[in-house]
Amino acid sequence: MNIDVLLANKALQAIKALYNHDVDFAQVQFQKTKKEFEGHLTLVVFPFLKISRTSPEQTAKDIGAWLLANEPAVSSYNVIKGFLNIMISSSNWIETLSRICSDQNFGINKPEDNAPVVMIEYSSPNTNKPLHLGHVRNNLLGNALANIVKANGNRVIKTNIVNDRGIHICKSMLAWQKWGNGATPELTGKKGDHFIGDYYVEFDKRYKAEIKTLLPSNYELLDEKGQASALALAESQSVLMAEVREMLIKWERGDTDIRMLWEKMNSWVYEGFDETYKNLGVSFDKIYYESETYLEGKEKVLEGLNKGLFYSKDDGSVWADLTLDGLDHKLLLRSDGTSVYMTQDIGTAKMRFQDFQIDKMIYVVGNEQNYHFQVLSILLDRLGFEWGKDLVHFSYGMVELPSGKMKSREGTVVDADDLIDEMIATARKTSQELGKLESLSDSQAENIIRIVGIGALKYFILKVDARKNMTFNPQESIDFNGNTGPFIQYAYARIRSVLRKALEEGCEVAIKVDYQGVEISEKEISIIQILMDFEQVVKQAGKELNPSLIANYVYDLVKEFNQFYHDYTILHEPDKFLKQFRLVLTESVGKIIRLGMGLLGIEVPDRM
RNA sequence: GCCCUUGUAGUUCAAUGGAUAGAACGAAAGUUUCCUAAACUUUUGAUUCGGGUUCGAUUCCCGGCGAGGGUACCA
Repeated sequence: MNIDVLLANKALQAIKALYNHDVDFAQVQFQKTKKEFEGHLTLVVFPFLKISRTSPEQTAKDIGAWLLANEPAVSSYNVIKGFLNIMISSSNWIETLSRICSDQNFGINKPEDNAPVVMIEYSSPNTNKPLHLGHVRNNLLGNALANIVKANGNRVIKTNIVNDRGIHICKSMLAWQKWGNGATPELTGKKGDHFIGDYYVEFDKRYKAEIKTLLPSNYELLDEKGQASALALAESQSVLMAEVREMLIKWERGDTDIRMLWEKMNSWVYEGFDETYKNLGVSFDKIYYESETYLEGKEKVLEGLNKGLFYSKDDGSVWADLTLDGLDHKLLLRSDGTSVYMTQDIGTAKMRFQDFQIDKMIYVVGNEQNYHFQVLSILLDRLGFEWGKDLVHFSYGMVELPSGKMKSREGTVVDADDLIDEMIATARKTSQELGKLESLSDSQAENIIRIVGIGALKYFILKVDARKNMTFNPQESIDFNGNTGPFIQYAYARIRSVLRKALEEGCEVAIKVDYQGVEISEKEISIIQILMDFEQVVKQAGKELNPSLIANYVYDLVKEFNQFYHDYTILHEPDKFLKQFRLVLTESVGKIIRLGMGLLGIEVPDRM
């Protein structure tokens, strides 16, 4: 049992013994003592004043004295205002470290065979353009989340819904058909997803030009309302858009030529995506395609219509009335019978729960979809999916540029592949400048460079609270110093180096000398205390679905260890016990760094 | 208009209702005969405003101001 939990239980007993009163366990949570005070763990006694009927100081003193007398792990205590600071004995800390050291997967729970099944949907790209920084955030969060949920003892299914059909895909298809002249990724030497993306942009360019010709000559002079209706009119007259719509209808009818074109173009995109996914180190257990699920959704919507859950308008469109739930009316099928985003999600949900015994469903989707998932939850519930109400929308914030939001159609996106290349290039440049990898073979060095470059990117994104919007400045490259991935990786590399040297000396990493009565430093205790917390941090990250907790935790650990590494010697320590102890401490820190970073999907190198 | 999210040093990020609000970057100054200086040590500097609840509020509640997102045939 961890010392903080042990103390909390003892404190309960203390309060019972002193004041003959039972209090809630949650009220006696010990917290870490602030650096500027003497002690390891602190109990805030204010909540007990009503029970003790004395001053905060006296209450703290009474509890402190009782704990000192009745708990051998407590070596001393002091009281400042209403804060009871407890010191734990060195031997107890050393025992804690031994326990952490002996557990190869400290803090990580392996899922049992009958553990709950959690399905996590993430990535969910459209097949009309390459991935950008926003997708990167999604993928990294989804992947990290899957690791964390699994480490909390759940069975996890990682899934991806590929939006491989729809009006946006038809735009790329039409543009390629009209202006592609038979070009292919192979012929042009372009990555498939970028190749397709170019046609999407091309369509938009031509479409905008066409709209311009359709607007009235006095357009600029109209008021806002007038401009809007003029624009709507022009859009309805667009030949290009009419062709796209026709293409979508043909696609839905299963027109052979269109389907063949569609399959060919999507296969190019998938090749490109696979490469990006591989570079990001993300993967999926099961991939769904919208083209295979949207009909299920349509069916389900029509079923709901028959049951009177939904209603249709004169033009044939189908709607859900959500006003009783405090929301609006929601379109489920267009008047031409084609499906929308919502239709597809209903179908996908249905297929997933047919395929798997899912206990919990988590959707990793940006916060711009908050309303969508609120509605989806209600609709699934209405359609009789008992899990509908409980779906979790892991809603993360947008990645913004200093100039504002990224817009793919305006070309203000940070491309995922470019960014990855840039990060690796920076890592290469840095390690060349420092001359760190000269003794290694090219392939070894290149692998480390990749680990560092990708690590910097991943950590940069994952250390930020997922719910918040974050800013990325493309002008300033992502840092390699300070609170960064490479900072942590570097500490790990140094740890591995020390342990290699210890091994060469023939040192065994284990405490073999009697440690009773030995005193260790406050810095060392502080590190053990942080190591011990890993268990709780993993739990909390799982409970809150918050990978940034892990990232910030590992940073704190490394920061503390670096200070220790600077101020204390490990291999040159003459005292036999201390040397053994510090080696165990060092190895344990390395292990927790590796496990913690592993949860984030970040590799750590043995040298760098 | 209505709904949701958000506001912390110059910048990017932290802080289960707890003590003097932490880091990093930037700027300035230091540390290498010693386990990897991608490190370590100083200095600098912040809770949008006004109320309320509380022994105690960056945190919870109400209001103002600012930012972002959503709001019936884009996904």
